[in-house]
Amino acid sequence: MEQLTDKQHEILTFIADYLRDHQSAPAIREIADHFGFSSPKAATDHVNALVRKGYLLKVAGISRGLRLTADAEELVRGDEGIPVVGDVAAGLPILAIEHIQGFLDMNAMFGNRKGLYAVRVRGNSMVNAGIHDGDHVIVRQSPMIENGAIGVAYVEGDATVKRIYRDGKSVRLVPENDAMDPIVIDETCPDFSVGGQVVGVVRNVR
Amino acid sequence: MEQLTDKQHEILTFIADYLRDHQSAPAIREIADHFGFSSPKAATDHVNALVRKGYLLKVAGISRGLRLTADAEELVRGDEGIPVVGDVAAGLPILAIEHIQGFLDMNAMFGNRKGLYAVRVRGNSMVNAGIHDGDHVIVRQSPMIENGAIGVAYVEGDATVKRIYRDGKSVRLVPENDAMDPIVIDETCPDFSVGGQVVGVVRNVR
DNA sequence: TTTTATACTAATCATATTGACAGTATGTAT
DNA sequence: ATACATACTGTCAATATGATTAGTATAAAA
Repeated sequence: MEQLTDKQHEILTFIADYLRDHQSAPAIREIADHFGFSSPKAATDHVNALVRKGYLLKVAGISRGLRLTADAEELVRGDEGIPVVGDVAAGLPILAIEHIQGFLDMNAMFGNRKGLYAVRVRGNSMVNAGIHDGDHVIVRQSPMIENGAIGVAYVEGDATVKRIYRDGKSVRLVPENDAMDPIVIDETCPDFSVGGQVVGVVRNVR
Repeated sequence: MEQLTDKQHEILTFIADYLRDHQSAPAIREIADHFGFSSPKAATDHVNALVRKGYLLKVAGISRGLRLTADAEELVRGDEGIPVVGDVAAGLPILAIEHIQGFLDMNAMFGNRKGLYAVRVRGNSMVNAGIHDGDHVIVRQSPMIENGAIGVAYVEGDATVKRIYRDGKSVRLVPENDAMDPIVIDETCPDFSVGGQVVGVVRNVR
């Protein structure tokens, strides 16, 4: 990747910030105004340099048609998620690229995001499964659920997270807590429904 | 929130999709072309209706100045993350807007993402804190850590997640597992360092 | 029955915006 | 010395775009 001058980097950053804040690229004259240029040509020259070096694209024929290339997004941002680092060899900084095994991207890690929702868990009925009071469980919305999987059940209007076992006639909602007992409900009960299967847990510590 | 007609919903969806795919709003004429209108006025009318009903904003004086309001973003549910739903009243579909309390956005929920990294946890030394084998812990990189907080320690090149207590002379790495004992290390040990404080846990179930 | 909202066609106007032309000046690599 | 990239000023034509005026038709609400 070709090196950018300080000025070009400034201008690329301005364009990226503008795109993030305005959901739209700046006009050439807005770039010129921002940097105090009295001619749009000055901004055009910088933009053309950035296009030539592979950091910008110009969508021809439309207003505000500047777009960042993937390289530019990498340079100015880093929206791939949170880096996952592996074992750390002595001496190397933790976030050195050598350690990065991938990225945690919540928009991808639980599969197709359509049909996912999250519920905040209240109570400690699932502590043995590592689900604590205040955690969010990620749920794939579906009345079908693997037998014995952890899911969200709606009983009389209340949402509850439990292991769900069905045998055709009755449903057992089994907590993962030694101090609590399973709940058994008739399958045909009108006040019962399954909201979906838990596919993830997210916790904000403290 | 005022109800949208089918046509208005279609047009709002088109605008939202266009914004996502092009990093820019469509021009009025592009909306008209997409729907086969022979006059831009038809698209203008729909857009004005959406503005009046609170789903769109027009940034005056610029090209491609259409923006989605928060309500519209909720309606078309773009990239804000996974919706968090609250209590569910009988009859209403789970993902109805009425239930949505917010969105889980990993890029925002742990604070400034700069300096965050994730480590996959091996072993069960922290099960009592709800951190299980295979979980990812989100770590805020810093050698400073609240006394007694859960953090990542590097001991002889290995990363380990423990509660970390320091008293100036020695460091105690305390597991959250009744079957395991604390490790005590001299503060001056050259093979020891703190990687950061755990601020979150993310688990992919099954 | 009258009004109001929806859903358009057709044509025109004003302005936002880009792109190009014609220069100047400075520093750097060959 | 002679290219060449950078870093600008100033102006103008062409086109992209939003906004408006004038009108048609349908259906629902007052």
